Amino acid sequence: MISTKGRYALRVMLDLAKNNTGSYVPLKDIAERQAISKKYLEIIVKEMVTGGLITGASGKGGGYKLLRKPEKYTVGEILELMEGTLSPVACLADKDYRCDRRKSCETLPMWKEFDTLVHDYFYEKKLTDLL
Amino acid sequence: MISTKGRYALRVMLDLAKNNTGSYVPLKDIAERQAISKKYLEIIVKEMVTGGLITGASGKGGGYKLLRKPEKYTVGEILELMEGTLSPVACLADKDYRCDRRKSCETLPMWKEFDTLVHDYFYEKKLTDLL
DNA sequence: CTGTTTCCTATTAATAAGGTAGGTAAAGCA
DNA sequence: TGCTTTACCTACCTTATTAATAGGAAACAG
Repeated sequence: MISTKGRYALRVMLDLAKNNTGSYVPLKDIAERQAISKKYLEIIVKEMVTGGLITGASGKGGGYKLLRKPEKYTVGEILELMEGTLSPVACLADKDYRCDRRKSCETLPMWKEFDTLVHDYFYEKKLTDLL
Repeated sequence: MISTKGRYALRVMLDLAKNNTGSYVPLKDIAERQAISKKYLEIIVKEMVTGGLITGASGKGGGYKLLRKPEKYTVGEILELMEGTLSPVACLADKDYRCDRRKSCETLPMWKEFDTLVHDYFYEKKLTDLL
């Protein structure tokens, strides 16, 4: 299940893509348009900044803006940044995960196949495909 | 992310499929083979009984067994029973979910498409496909 | 130097995840 | 009848996550 963090981040990205004039868009405006608590969005956009999706500027005339052209973003990278992983099971999400049953696990091949399906779906989907 | 409930239930089903002799399989044996806490499995198999996947019998010679032939079970129904839903977002998981933005939501079509992808993947996968 | 806006730290309430503990009821067997 | 095996039932517990809220400090423009 994708949490609000991932879903809100996607909506922020879409909002920025639609207001992609080159100048900064204040979070206040985004929060109002999207009807999401500005305070909560602060946490989310901060992660988006440190994750390299967007950039922010303080002070008057400040706000947030995209770092790349909208078509250069995939839904997958946005969701994966916010959710931590898109993997369906812990043993695939964390590459250091230890599991004694790994060699003989009858369910692992299915989880791997599904993981690939999910990954491909979201990484082939561009931000602009949603507009 | 699929929780241990769903993953363990799947492994119990596979264990029962492999020991599908017609007689009941004690949970103790399943727990030992699968190296899962019997106490925790009790909770899980109880839900599987009430959910109509398996049946249980008390007393000596008791245990659990499948209600159908192994090839008649889909991975999807097992996971959906344990997880509650396979939907990626709340607005699709709960059909009574109210959302003002539904008509204009730019992300909803993607979630719907993804939901179908996930649903189809797991419901086309039979229990016997994993053996 | 004032208003705007991001950036930072802390706190919180509710829920779910992943169990553990201890007992009751049912069934077969001697 | 009583013992053993097994499911079934109720309650509790710990930790982490989710989805926020609160209050202020720092940066920047005019």
